[in-house]
Amino acid sequence: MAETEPTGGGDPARTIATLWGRRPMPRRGPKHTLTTPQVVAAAVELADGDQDLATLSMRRVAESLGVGTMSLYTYIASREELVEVMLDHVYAEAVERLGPAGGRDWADGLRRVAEVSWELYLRHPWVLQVFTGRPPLGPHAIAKYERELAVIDGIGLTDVEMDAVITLVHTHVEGVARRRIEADRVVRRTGISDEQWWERVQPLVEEVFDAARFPVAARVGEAAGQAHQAAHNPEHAYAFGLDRLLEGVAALIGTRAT
Amino acid sequence: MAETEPTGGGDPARTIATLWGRRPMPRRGPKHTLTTPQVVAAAVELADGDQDLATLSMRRVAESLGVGTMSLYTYIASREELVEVMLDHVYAEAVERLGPAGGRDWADGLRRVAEVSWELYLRHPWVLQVFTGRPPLGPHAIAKYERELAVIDGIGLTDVEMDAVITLVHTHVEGVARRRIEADRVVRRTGISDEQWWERVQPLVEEVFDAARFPVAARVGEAAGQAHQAAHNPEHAYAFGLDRLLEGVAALIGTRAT
DNA sequence: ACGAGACTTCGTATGCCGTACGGAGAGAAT
DNA sequence: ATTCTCTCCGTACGGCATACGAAGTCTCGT
Repeated sequence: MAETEPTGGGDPARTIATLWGRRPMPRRGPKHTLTTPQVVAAAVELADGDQDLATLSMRRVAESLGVGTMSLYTYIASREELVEVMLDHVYAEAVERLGPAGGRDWADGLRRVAEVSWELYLRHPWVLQVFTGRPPLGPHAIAKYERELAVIDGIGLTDVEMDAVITLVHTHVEGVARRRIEADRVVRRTGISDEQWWERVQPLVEEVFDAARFPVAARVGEAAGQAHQAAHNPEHAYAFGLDRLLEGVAALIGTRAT
Repeated sequence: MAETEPTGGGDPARTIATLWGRRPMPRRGPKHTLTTPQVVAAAVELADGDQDLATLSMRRVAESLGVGTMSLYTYIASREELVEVMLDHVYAEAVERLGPAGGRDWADGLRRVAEVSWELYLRHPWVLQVFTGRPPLGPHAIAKYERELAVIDGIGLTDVEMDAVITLVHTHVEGVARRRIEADRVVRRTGISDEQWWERVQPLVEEVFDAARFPVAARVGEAAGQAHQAAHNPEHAYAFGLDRLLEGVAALIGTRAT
């Protein structure tokens, strides 16, 4: 299993200042050997390498930068704040990939929004291990939101509906990506492939599973397993869900147009 | 922040045996002072109380049962296996609430499926902190799947589509519930309400946020904030998303009917 | 020119965590 | 009665975030 980590705990003022690079440089004292962005970049690199946030420790970040562990606390308030700033750091990639608004119809635009997030999660799986209790108000998070909204601006939705549609797309992509990533992670962690796992588990399940008690599950599980070559196929879930969802949005826009 | 925990690491055979209560009772040695279900129930109670998996430690579970920490390992292989069995334990509630199949049309049925999961997550928020790398093959997980599928059986969808629709509903509910729960958690953890947080953060954001650079985000964020009395309204996201999603499924069924 | 004081760096220590190991003693099988 | 298997659990190890405070460095006011 993997567990999630909370954010939003530290002093909000300090975190926002850090996010926007507005922490005042002290006028006295020894020279800094590092900068906050350097610390954040080092942490992101480690997390990307491990594809995991649980193994990202302050000690390891400090080690990778060649400084003492406690020196990090000069640049960030806590591990929690570090993670929050790491998040905004990688959102910059999404902003760039979304590009400036215009040129597409809303459905293609939403597909692009979904795709950009999907790819971000695959590149930085640890992002999905972060629970942001409060909206992360970093510069790139806001820029990302702006470009996403621009895609569905002026097509007849109310402002509140626009926000809801973007949230809906994100909820879907996040959920599916989470399953995709966790499936990868378990294979890497255990060294057991899906096939090997199923080979080992199938006889035990057969001993215990009563197909008469679960007729529909038996039939559908079998069919889905055959079709996907696995218990779950995230790419299929991604595409299928996005299609349904866009049809639902189209229906909503239809009622507005009339 | 909160981080997620992995499952699926231990010996799958042992875990499945534990899930189905099929671990052979030893023929020799002293009497057991506990049973596996007792350990699991105690752990669930602690996790429910904390609303958090991170603070659930083997030491605390043992303490609450009045035994030594290491004694727990007689009943479960590891903390990881414990969490997996805890999951199946609470799925029993969902099975009961879903009830036997029949009586509803598919859309009401899917709404009920969503509602049951939603309520489960609110009652046991720690469930959303678990990443199940492999499908959890416990008895109640399977029974739950069976009753969910029954809701959309025989309405013209293929078996693979049925699986995809159930997955889609779950992805949505899970994602929205996760945000709802994390919002609760951050308030409890920090003792700062949404209003207090916004009061403290707003002046800082205004100093740094350039409405000219983010015109759509400024407009929509304002409107959504007004409408929801918060940065995010999970109940609204839940209902809005589910409506879109069911319309998308209806469209799919429509193409099948013709 | 120099001392005050602000600042960075980081060693040490505290209190958590999961769990490996092995000893003591219970109980069943022989 | 002996042997062997099993439970219970004390102890110990290596990990974690971070509080605290000492030591050294640099700026600024005088």
